[in-house]
Amino acid sequence: MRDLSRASGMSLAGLYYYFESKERLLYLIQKHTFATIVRQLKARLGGVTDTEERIRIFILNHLEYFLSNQAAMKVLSHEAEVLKNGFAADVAAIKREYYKICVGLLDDLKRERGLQFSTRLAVLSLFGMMNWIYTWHNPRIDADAASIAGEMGDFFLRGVMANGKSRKGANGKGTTSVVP
Amino acid sequence: MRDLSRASGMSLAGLYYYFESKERLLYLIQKHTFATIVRQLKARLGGVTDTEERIRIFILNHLEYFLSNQAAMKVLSHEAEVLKNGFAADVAAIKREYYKICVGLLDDLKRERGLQFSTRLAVLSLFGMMNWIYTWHNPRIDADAASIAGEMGDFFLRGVMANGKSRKGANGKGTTSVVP
DNA sequence: ATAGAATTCGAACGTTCGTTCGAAAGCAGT
DNA sequence: ACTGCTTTCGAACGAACGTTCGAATTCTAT
Repeated sequence: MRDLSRASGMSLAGLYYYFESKERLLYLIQKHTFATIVRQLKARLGGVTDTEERIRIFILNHLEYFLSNQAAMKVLSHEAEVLKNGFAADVAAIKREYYKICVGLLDDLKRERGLQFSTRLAVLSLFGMMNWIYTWHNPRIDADAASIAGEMGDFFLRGVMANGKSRKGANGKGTTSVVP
Repeated sequence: MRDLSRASGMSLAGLYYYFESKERLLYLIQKHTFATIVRQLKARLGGVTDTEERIRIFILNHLEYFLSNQAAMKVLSHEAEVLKNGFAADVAAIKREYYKICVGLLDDLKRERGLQFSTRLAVLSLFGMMNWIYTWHNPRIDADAASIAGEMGDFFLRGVMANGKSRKGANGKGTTSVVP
């Protein structure tokens, strides 16, 4: 809170005139952030019908937001689970909606192309790939969001489309999706 | 430190008899953790020559360690960058060795099969997939490390082996690997 | 049994943190 | 100019944190 006070130019006590507690402020930031991502995603998906293209849009939207607000996302990733029960549920609902959109996209892909893989694992692997970027992306040596999204889209879509050979004894539990 | 005192049964002051500071304790834990992962990995890779199999071993080794020490890895992921310059360099060297092993495996794959992709992005995507698991893995509904490693290996290896169609304008900068 | 070293601990230190409070300052409408 | 509401702030409070210190306890070797 003292950092925010310094950065905003408002006194420490002044912050508490607008935000009743540090936790509620974090809640508002998280809610605004995830709601914005979901809103932008829906806008970009509107009208696009090709599933593969929709998945690429999902990745691009996610990476663009994460790289535009890299410092903020670093904080949000670290403070992801510190909200007390009252605040947490609300944010969790938005996160879940976002997660469900991704599940829907992958289920579409599976249905359309008769694929077989665990949607849950695929979604969480994709989120892992994308979210981890805040730990390594360096604007000086790494490409921009669009390029990275393209390459990650290649990796992920090729990885999920089963045309190569498989392993011995694949597919354990959880082909249908459960809680994130 | 008070949590550690309570959990270990030793008094708060007693801890400082063995560890001169909280930061040095964290440093020792990080060093031990990453050194153990690297040691186990090298032992498992010994004798295995098939590159694809070696990559699968890398993934399995990583996931097994992360899931066996899930709580610890959650802490380590969060405290990854808090070490002051003196301590940080030492741990960074081990991390870098680990990272380099993975880069080596993927470069082998690229050479053997004439593939073209950014090693850096592939490695960091793989680390993202694997590391993110500490945020979602639930022993009650998710499979064990071996199963997940198998599926992730499928995803990743298929994704990295270019046999499907590509996009318009792929491959930006960074085909050779730089700092993680 | 005893000396000396190694180990353990209660109590406190200084600092940082989230938060509160009363007073001051700014602003509106009359 | 005066009233009443909104906004801002310095100063402080209590709690939590990392750390220290001197005394007490335990261990080991003679």
